[in-house]
Amino acid sequence: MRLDRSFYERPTLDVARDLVGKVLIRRLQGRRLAGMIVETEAYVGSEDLACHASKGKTARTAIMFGRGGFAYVYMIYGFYYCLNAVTETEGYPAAVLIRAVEPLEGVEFMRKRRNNSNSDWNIASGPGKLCMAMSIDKSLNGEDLTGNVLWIEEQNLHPGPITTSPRVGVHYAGEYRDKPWRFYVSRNPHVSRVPNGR
DNA sequence: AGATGGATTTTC
DNA sequence: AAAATCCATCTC
Repeated sequence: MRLDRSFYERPTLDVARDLVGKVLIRRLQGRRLAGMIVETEAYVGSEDLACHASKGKTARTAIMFGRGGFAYVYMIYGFYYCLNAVTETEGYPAAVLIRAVEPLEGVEFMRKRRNNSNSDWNIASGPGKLCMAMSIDKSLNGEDLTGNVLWIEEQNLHPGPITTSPRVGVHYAGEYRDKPWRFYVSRNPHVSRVPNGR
């Protein structure tokens, strides 16, 4: 059952926690790629110095100021893309970064897109990896997550206990650096590996 | 197991 | 100039 707009137009921390255990679906050339979300991060409003919207409303961040339930996709480090689900209502800029999924459908297709990774845990265990595996790039920026290209479903899966931690790679964010706004499934191998000092 | 550096483009 | 990353390649 597909999540509707009312799911996304709620407080971002609630959405981030509730997205863990849901299933991200990508329709591509008549094929269905799917993975259970095992790791998310919340980026909450213009006060949050880790949130891109803290720099104000620009061409890049405009999508986050709109209604919830749309995709915010951006390129990072010149190589990779990151996928976010915009949250909250019109005028409040926030989003949830989808950091990792456990592949469920189209696994071999995704493995190929990931340079034939031989280990399943390495296919989508990071925000850049999952975009590579599921063929998500900037052409999906602004995509309606209640449509039939990219969406998230409730499948009543039981991922197990959820842990929180500080967000990854936001050392520059001052007092917001240590907010426990990362949510992930404990001991799930498809969660991203976090290097020391990041 | 942990640290370091390189690839490369978008952003303001 | 720095970035919501990933990977290869060192070192212990």
